[in-house]
Amino acid sequence: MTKLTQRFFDQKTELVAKELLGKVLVRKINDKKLSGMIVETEAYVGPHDLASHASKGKTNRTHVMFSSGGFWYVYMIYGFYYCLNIVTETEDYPSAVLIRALEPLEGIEIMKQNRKTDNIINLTSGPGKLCQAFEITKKIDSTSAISENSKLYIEDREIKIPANQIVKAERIGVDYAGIWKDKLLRFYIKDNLFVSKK
DNA sequence: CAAGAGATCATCT
DNA sequence: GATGATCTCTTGA
Repeated sequence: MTKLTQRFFDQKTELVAKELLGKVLVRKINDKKLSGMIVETEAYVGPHDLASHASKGKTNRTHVMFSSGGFWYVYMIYGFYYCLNIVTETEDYPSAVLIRALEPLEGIEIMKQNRKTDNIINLTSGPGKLCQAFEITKKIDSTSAISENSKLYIEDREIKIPANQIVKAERIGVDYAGIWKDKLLRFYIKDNLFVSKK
């Protein structure tokens, strides 16, 4: 039950994306606690990755991707939803892992209220959904996942996902990215019910 | 079921 | 002024 540190996030983005499967995202809101096991991620691997927002260079929105590992990058998409990323690798090298889906563990009743549904499968099975369930907004953007008092962080609960249970696939919704749309930079746990797209 | 439209706004040209 | 690392609902077979 240890919190992941900067050393973990400073590793190569593709490796972090893979290793995050089975780790547990924890959210604290006052006395409430929410958590879920990460079951699906995507790697956005550098400035040359045309699917990455950082391929456009450093802007107000993306500057946090240029920091060292362990910061949150949260942005609004399509005017309705937020997406949650954790920044990886060294300073000045823009890269991050998009957290796409979780398997709910603790605080399920609160997630049901936040998502306005009783269907467990529909609580956190997508990047926009999990942000709504976990009350993640732009306020989280650029904050640290590894500081002492972080209200959003990732725990290692020693859940080991065997290599043959990890599926590699193309990333979702990046048709504009040329040859980069076909790279196998999405990772998910085989047969897990909470993965957003099979 | 699958496919398509619509919602709505921060960000960059 | 266009566009998107999404989701939900409606339509139609």
